[in-house]
Amino acid sequence: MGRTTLDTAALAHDLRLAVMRLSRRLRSQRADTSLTLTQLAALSTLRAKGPLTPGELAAYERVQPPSMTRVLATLEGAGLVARSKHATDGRQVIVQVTDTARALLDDEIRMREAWLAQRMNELKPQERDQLRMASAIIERLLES
Amino acid sequence: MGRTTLDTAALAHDLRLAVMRLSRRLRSQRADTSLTLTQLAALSTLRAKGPLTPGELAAYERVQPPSMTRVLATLEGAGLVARSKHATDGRQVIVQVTDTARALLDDEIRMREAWLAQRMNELKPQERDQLRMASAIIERLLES
DNA sequence: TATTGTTATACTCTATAACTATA
DNA sequence: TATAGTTATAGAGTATAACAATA
Repeated sequence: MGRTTLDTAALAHDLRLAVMRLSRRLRSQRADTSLTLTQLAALSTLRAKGPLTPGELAAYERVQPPSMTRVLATLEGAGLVARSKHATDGRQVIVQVTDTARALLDDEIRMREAWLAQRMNELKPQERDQLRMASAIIERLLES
Repeated sequence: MGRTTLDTAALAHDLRLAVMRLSRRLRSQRADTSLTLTQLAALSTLRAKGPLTPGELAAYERVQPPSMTRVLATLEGAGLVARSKHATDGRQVIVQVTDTARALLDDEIRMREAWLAQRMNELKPQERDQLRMASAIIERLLES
């Protein structure tokens, strides 16, 4: 096993632990919000990508379809997403964020991300750039 | 709100979604291993940091103490961690990985991280460096 | 009284398997 | 037969509140 392979394994190890810890920290940031982190993530993605089928949204969020069904049922019950029929394929469904959701979303996101944004502000601009690049690399990683 | 503040908010947003998706992807990498991702993370940290109290380990992993109690009970039942008494404070407990755990850990980690390490190998060296730096920045972020 | 850890309990998140409807 | 989505069910992950033991 060469040097690069060893380094890569060590990097995978460190990144795994860091990502798990950050995601736990973010999830615990629960106060003052009415949406869970999972619900907020689905709404954020749906707003960013536009109307999607449940299957497409599940693929973006890296969960199995039944998991997304449940998230969407809760969000629909709260009036935050609306379902409509697919134009040509009767099996498929289109979901999109409602005006109610649009009105709530910025505030919810700000409250949820307050801690993280505060920490970001304390970083050097160069460090923020590094996180920005890393974020893009991770998204690309997930697509392959 | 200035430009930097806006950029920071957007970065927090992107990083949150990327981290959540990657941690879901890692968690779903469940096949062929006997340890869950949470158990493996606790063991990895315990091996890296050396003997710790349950409270210290919970703090590193960003979970509440009762959550760690449960993880440790499972690991102790499997013979992977051992408890001992604190030298001077009867309230505290010291936990450490066993020889059995040391023998298993490398294989478990390799299986768990196979997907991630494979993706890492496909990146350019410069991109790996960026992830390495980002990983360190995230760990520092969590300490503050 | 304060701190460390645990027990009791419950909710969130996510998965697999089986089913329904449509293609 | 194959695909999209849902229902049923279960297990993993984590939290809060209350308790016991020790400081």
